[in-house]
Amino acid sequence: MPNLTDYIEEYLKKLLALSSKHFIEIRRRELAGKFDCVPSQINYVLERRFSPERGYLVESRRGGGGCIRIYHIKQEIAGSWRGALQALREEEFEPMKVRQVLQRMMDEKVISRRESSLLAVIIHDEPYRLSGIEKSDYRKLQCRLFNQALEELMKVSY
Amino acid sequence: MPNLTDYIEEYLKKLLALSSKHFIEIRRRELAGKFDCVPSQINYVLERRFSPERGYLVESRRGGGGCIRIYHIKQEIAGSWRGALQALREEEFEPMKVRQVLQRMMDEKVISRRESSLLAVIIHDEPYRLSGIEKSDYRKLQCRLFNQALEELMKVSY
DNA sequence: ATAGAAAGGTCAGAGAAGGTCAAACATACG
DNA sequence: CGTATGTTTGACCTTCTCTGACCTTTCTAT
Repeated sequence: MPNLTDYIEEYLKKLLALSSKHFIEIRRRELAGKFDCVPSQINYVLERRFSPERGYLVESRRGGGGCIRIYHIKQEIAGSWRGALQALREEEFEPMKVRQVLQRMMDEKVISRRESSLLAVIIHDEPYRLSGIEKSDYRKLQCRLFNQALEELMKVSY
Repeated sequence: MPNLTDYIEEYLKKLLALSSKHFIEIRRRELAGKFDCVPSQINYVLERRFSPERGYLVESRRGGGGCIRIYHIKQEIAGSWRGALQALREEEFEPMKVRQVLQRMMDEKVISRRESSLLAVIIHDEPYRLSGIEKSDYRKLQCRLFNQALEELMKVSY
């Protein structure tokens, strides 16, 4: 018994399949109108069904003439190092371990040396200490920034 | 879906590309007439799309016979780095401007799209807000992290 | 000199997108 | 049942664009 989210997902995927490019552009309002729902429903669909984990990338622009662009990116990177990253979520976020993972990702050519350097900056304590933040506080922040950065890398794999 | 601002931007860039010099001259009124809009719209376009952060320089003369001159500044790589760093130190560290610099660095192929995404993570406010840090405090931290990251990029050539 | 015309500049506010979040509702599963 | 997970809605927010009223500078004719 498909629900609204399913219908919208199906519709968008059909559009993507028909598109000659590897992306489509939609107007949130318009699409919401087409399916007779509130606009934020569209965001929900995008979040659930067009996530980076599923191989999609969504960009948008606000303001007059704004729109939402959905890319379909083929992702073969998949699992291997994803497992390693799982370990870095939350509780056990420790710069030492993270650096090891970075090294490994470089070895496996999943990220470049420059990218690794950028990621390393995020987990370097000094800037946070200089800003007078407590260690336990900035660890969480580092973890957030780091994971966000990884997400970006996974999205922009083309 | 392009809007008026996009069209005017495109038009001006085309003029620049066609020009034998590295600048073009326009009449604000005239251009506004061509695109059937109010003259101040032109100022808006110049501010948003032809900012120094994006590598453009705009000069103008008022009064009878006045006009607007738009330069496209192509710096060599080294210069563009220095410029970027300069603009982003301390006082004027504003995410909006930084994003424009990032766009420019991508345009000039000084950084890759992936690197740009990583740098963008650093200046995205959300993680900091979630960590309960005051805006004025995290701006400084963002500035430190960002500059550190740029330093790293300079070390490791592309 | 000086007044008026002919540029361009500034700024605030309206309007047009899309984003976020939490609460209500629905469904599936133990 | 009742709890967990997934969906739908609506109130409120942020960002980007566009307009118009009003200001400043420069040129030109007297």
